[in-house]
Amino acid sequence: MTRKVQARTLATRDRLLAAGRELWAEGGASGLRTDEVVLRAGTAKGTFFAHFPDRDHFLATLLAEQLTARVAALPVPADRADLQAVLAAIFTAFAEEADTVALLARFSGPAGAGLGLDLMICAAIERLAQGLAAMQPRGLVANRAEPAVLAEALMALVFHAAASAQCPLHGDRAAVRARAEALLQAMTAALLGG
Amino acid sequence: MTRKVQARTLATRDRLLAAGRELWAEGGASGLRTDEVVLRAGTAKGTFFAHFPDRDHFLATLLAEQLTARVAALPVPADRADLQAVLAAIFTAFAEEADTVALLARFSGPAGAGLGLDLMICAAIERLAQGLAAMQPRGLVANRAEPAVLAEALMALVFHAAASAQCPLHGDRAAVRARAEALLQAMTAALLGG
DNA sequence: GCGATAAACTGACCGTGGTCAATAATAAAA
DNA sequence: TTTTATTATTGACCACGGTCAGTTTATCGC
Repeated sequence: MTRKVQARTLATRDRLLAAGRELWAEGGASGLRTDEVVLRAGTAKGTFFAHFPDRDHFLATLLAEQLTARVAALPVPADRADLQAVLAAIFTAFAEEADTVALLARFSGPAGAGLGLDLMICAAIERLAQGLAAMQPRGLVANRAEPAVLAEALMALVFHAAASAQCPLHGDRAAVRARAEALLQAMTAALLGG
Repeated sequence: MTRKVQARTLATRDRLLAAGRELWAEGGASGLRTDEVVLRAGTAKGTFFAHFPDRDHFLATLLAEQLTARVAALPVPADRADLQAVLAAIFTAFAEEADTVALLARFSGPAGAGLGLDLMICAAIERLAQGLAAMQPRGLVANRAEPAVLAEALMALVFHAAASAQCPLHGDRAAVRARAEALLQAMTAALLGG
């Protein structure tokens, strides 16, 4: 017999996530300690792991929140310039932290079911596919493949570019990032023509 | 004044890597403990971290060995069937373990300079590009973009498919893998025609 | 050969992610 | 309300990656 979930359960979870949001903002994902999270949330450490299987699932949940909001704010691209801007925005979001790329690689697929990252990816693909479907009859896209497939391929290219933009500390971050963006643009052109 | 590197240094490094290879074969990357590595190698723990900045760099070095060998064994694809086979082989190698995907995401770019993963990726791209360059004039590839760019995009698609093939334990691995392979094939067709 | 100096190695120690048997709080049954 | 069953929480504890001051071993100039 399953009982209804207690109100305090959700409250505890929210306190943990709120503390996580604060700490992420203060020191990034890599600087987020579970000890600090439970301290701020006012719970015991065991409670944290009763709510989240491990630290990475917790981080992935927070990341899903952020990225979902950012993706929701993106327009459906109406032309190639729009499209490039949208892809650049997603690239920027993905490449922001090294942890972001790692978390996406691990949890954007079936392994992250229920965390929200997969839904966020789907939402982004959906948005791109809508734009592509409208652009194809106008001849703005050379490739006549299924919009959904093209959109998924575009996301793969963005992700690859974001991964290749990760650089060691003290490296020339700006240069590496610029190269990654150029790479993304070249691959996009190869896929869609133009 | 820099002195020449001592022979024992290389010997120690080799012993560590040999122990790592054994343990990887026995229990996979996720089951590899640094304590066990140094025990088998007959060194102190500090020695391990004098040779490798952290556990992940050690794993990436081992992974680079494996993947480089597997990539070197691949043929230059002569037609579309060949190409699909080569991509499937790379996909299989990438998707073998969840750690593989994570390590590639982190160390295949500038962050992994000197570990060999980046060179392995370059070698794979080079091989694909050679095949594509020969296939384009024969009309076997619809897309006329630069072979090098196409090859890099293909690697991005393979990586994306491998990442999306990661599934939670006790999930239906075969089904998830099959879906990922179908996805890869669809994206490849979208990029190259056919 | 013999110091002097740099490189390699050591292992006790620490920080932090993660566990689990015990306890408290809540919802359902009596 | 009181009792019972289930869920939520606790915090001492452990495992393991990573550090560093100190020691040993090699290479160099003489």
